[in-house]
Amino acid sequence: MATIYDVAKESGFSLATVSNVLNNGPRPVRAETRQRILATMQRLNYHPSAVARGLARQRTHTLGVLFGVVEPSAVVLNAYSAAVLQGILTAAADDGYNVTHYTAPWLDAERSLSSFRDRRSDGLVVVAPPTDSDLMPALAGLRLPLVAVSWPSERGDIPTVDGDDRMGARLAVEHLLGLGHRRIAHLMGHANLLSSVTRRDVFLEVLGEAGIAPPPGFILPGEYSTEAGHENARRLLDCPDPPTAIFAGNDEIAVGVVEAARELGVSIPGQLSVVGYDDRPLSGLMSPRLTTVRQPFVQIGEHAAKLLIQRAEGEEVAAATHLLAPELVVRESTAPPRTGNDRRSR
Amino acid sequence: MATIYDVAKESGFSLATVSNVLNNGPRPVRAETRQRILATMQRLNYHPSAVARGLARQRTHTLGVLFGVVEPSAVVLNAYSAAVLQGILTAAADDGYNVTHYTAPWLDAERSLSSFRDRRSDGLVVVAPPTDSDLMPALAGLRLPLVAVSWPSERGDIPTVDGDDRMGARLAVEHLLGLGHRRIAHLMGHANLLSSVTRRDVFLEVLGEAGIAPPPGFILPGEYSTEAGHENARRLLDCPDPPTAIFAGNDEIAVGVVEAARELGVSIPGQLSVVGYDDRPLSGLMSPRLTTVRQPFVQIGEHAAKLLIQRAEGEEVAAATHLLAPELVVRESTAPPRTGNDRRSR
DNA sequence: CTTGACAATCGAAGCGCTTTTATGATAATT
DNA sequence: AATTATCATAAAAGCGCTTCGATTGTCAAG
Repeated sequence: MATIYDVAKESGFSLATVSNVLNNGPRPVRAETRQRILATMQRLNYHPSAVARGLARQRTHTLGVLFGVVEPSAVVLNAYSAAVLQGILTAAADDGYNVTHYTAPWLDAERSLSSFRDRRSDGLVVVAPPTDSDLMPALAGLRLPLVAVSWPSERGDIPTVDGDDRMGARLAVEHLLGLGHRRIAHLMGHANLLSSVTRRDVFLEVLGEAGIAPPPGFILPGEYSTEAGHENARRLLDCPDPPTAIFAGNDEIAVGVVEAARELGVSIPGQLSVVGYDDRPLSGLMSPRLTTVRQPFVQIGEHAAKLLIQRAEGEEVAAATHLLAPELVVRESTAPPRTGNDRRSR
Repeated sequence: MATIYDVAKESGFSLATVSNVLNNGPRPVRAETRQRILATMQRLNYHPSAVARGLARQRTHTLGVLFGVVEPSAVVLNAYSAAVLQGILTAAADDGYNVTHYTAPWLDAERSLSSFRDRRSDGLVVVAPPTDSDLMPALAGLRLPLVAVSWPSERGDIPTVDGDDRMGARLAVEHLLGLGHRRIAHLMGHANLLSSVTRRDVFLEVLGEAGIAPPPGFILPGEYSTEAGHENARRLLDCPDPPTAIFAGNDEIAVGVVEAARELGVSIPGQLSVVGYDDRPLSGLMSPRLTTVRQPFVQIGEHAAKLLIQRAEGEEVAAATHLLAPELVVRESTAPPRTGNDRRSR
């Protein structure tokens, strides 16, 4: 396997000149010399070693990707992480970076840190790290450029990219208000997730602006799952004065709501409007097709990678939280409430 | 940033001993020495450089992944490549390998080869490379361990992993025969793809075994798209003596068939049975839920990665084609044909 | 006591490249 | 002819690690 030494010897030029040709600079090189050297490289079937180069330059032109929460065995099949990864790959490709997927398990800082700080990549995108792990602070303490995706960085020492939940929740609730709904309920995700709490807070806020205070029991804690949505929706729809619209914490919950409504003979959107959150791939295909807030997952990945590349190339990047705008996708699960007092009966 | 030199100096031991501790051997080390060195590492916050190690050892413990055909901007969102990638990641994780995703564009051999033969990874999995490119032969000519996924390797110089199309097509056609169908049509994918041709050949073969020769016009060339399926299905269903079942070249085509049938008022599976191929995520959710042949994409990725790791670790791997068994998923788009001669009328 | 065997450690070369410094040669410009 | 640019060189250090032959110390066997 030919090395740069071989090229130098064979072409008759010095190591320094060959290296200079290889990197297009910084010194000027006569055109003929360049030709001769390039020809020799071809002849010897020479390809430079990124590893040796990485060692010498202390830059590998590679981005590291680390998935936190999601099961390692389902990283890519999961729609969320697949989209984020897609964005990262796209942005990396644009700037000529490769992407290394770290497969080491996410344990505690002591055992996992070495795997990730191996200088193999110029920086790390950490996607959805566990909030209760000591690994993020430990990573942040390294010299390694770091960007997080979906990380409630209260300490603000790590640049973070995420969807703008405040804006998204506002879009959803204002959509329902705009249709004329007044009795609107909210099914939350798990109360220890920042996103759940934010969406709930904005829900209350926007209703408040419209002069509406939801009755007790119209905000139900739960989790981001179809089962939880189903159960909570049944409870809600079974009460004497049910809501005319439900803002579901995410699409999974919304699916549960739709199921519950079907079981109880409540028509959607005739008797009940439902808004989800995320716009999972299936949401546009279910029946009725779900009105939802589309999260810009691909863009989140792209943005995170771009930030990381900036950092890796020496630019200062503020450790701010970058929130990307979601988009309301209006489909068929929402409609104006039935006029007047014609409460549905079953 | 601490290096192994710092650890050696601080701990008072030699470089060689520190390295030996770092790698657990091969030389014996006194327990106390090991302790002292490990403690020093901790104190200095030392983490070894995978790059330097890679240079010294000429092994990086990293697998490279290269996607051929699929648009680079949609590598992961595409269900096929996502599943394969998933499998690769899983297998790599099992053996402690990281995975580097090469983002360089797939051009001709001359311009792209260097990007991929940069010694950054111990081997390459190439997924669905273009059949008309000179890059695969060029890659094969390198010293680099190479495994292909979905590569019609007539030359047989590269280990290849793929779904067993012969078996899958047989499953599909025998399923239809088993239900009692005799008038079965086949809508092919593009005739220059190996998979299309294989599925067609097996279709004929299996029918032949049952003593059936499909009438002319019952095998329609096309491509793996909903549009092509739609168009061909209309043509087929409009003829005086239409088939009672269609074996679609893949699920996309099958969707086109379902659409066409709906438009023409042909009920599925009452008047027409449809079998797809691939089992895309949506196929289980459409209406009617599609009977189809599930390709083992995740396993294909896993198998490819395992083969590659074997090669990278010095084992000989025959340059054979490894075909993984698909699985027939029976859902609601197939049923026995209407008995007797009660041809449907519209 | 020797001697050999073994355990524990060291020294130094090597992996393939970049980069810097000092220096020289050639060609183009006054 | 002197000055300046331009192109190339050699030599050497450095990147952070591995690896192997050599060396030292220790102890049981002879």
